[in-house]
Amino acid sequence: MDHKLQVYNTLSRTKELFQPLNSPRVGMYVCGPTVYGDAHLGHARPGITFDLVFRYLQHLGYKVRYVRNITDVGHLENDADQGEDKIAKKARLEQLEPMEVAQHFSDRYHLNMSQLNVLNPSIEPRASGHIIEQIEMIKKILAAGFAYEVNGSVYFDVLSYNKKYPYGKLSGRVIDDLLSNTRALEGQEEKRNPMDFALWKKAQPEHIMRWPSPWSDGFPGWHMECSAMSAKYLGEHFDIHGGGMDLLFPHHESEIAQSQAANGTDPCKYWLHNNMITINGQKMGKSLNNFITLNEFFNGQHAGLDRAYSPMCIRFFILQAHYRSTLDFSNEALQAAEKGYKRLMIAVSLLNKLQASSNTGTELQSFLKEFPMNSYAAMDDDFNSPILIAQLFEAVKWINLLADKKETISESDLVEFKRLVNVFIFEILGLKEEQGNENNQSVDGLMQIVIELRQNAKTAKDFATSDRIRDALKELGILIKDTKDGATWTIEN
RNA sequence: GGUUUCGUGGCCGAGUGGCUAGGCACCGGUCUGCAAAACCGAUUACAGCGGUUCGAAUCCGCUCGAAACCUCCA
Repeated sequence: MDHKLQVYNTLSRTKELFQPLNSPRVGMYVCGPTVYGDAHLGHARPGITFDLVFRYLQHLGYKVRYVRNITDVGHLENDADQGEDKIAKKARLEQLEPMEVAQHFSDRYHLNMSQLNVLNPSIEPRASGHIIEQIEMIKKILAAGFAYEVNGSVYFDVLSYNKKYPYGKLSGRVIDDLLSNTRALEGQEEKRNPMDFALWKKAQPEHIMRWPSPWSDGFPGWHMECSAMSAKYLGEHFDIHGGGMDLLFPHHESEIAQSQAANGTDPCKYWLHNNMITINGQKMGKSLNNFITLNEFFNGQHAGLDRAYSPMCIRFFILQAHYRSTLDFSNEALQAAEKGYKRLMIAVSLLNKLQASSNTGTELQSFLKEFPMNSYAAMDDDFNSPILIAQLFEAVKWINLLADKKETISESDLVEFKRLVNVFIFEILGLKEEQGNENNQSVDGLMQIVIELRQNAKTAKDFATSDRIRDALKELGILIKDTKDGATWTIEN
């Protein structure tokens, strides 16, 4: 591992050399979804971003334990249903058990992630399965004097914590500003201070999801689950904590406070945050009601979509932007990404059919030398996938020249070229081929007959017939391309 | 109002002091019976103003504009 991997740490707001606490082992925790609705395009961003991180760290030889939680309790709603849990609300509306709702949407989330070729995390803990751990941690925070109990609820005491540790160091917030700017919300009269946050909430009678605790029958607060579960599976101090930028405050800030208060240590060394996906310049999200679900992208059934977009098109679209940049959605941008993705995939299949020559052209030689260097340099620079993709398009150019027999490559260079392209495209970027029915044997045989008949017509200069065959196939979504070695066909999705 | 960011060509999107990113679209050429694809070439840029510098998209200041967070949110 002679790589100098730099990662942007939100805590220091700089790129830092990545040095695991216990190399070659790496512990990574990422905030997963709250399962009360279908995953939308915004959910694909952290899924794919941290999949890229997971894949690249593993490629470099690290033994990564990747923990991504499922939030199936907690997260209070702050609208009319004050005090009622999102999962419970949805359940009551649909006359389902809360756990039934959580199961339903986590199954659908898993399907979407698998469609996007996102690898499963090593451990996927559920908040509801770790109530005991959360209660134990709250006890520790109380014992340390950084929390107080009121009427069966427990709140984190931000002011007393701030006397010993800096509250706000992750998000750059200052206590005094928070004090003067925190909005007065209803139902907060139990708190000593508006910025205090709940560690445990006593359940109201109508609240279905509840567990016994030393303080009341209730449920854990907003931020407890991630603190408790990351500590359980990765230790009290681990390497990487990831999530969306919108979780920076208060969620991650509070996680730091909870871990510091309970365990006397920062939970992790590196904080990584992916940026938002925007639509017309605005964040795509539930609260703005401008989101498009992944299923809608895959089947095209949404008013904002010109047509369906495949999972790999979405994945490629996301990887073409750096994970810390906002990424603006539009049909035009998605279609551009799709074309680029297909061009890349066509080149891969051409590469696998290339014939080697006795030697490699000199310019290609120097490219083959720079290609891995530049590609690794891009990934080592805070997972810069757009630069890696630009490198891959350079490779595409050479592959096409080779396929056109305008350039030559030796057997050993060809083997290495194939290996590198496969490593970067499939192993690291996690793209995959999305073929139609090209691999179906009977369809393939049928197409050979059609192509042969068309070739006969062409040889007889009966272009009316040959064009008719080509046009009719195009109507069916099958594209014919004439090359020097005969015609080929592909299915357009 | 506070905190954190951002403003790059027709669209998306890299790039942090001198060295053409890349993709998509458009135009010209090569190839082709014609297409498509591919290859070659051309074109469109760094919000505005000022400053630092031999030199700034890149650093500094101001102005204008946008976003996220400050309340659940990926």
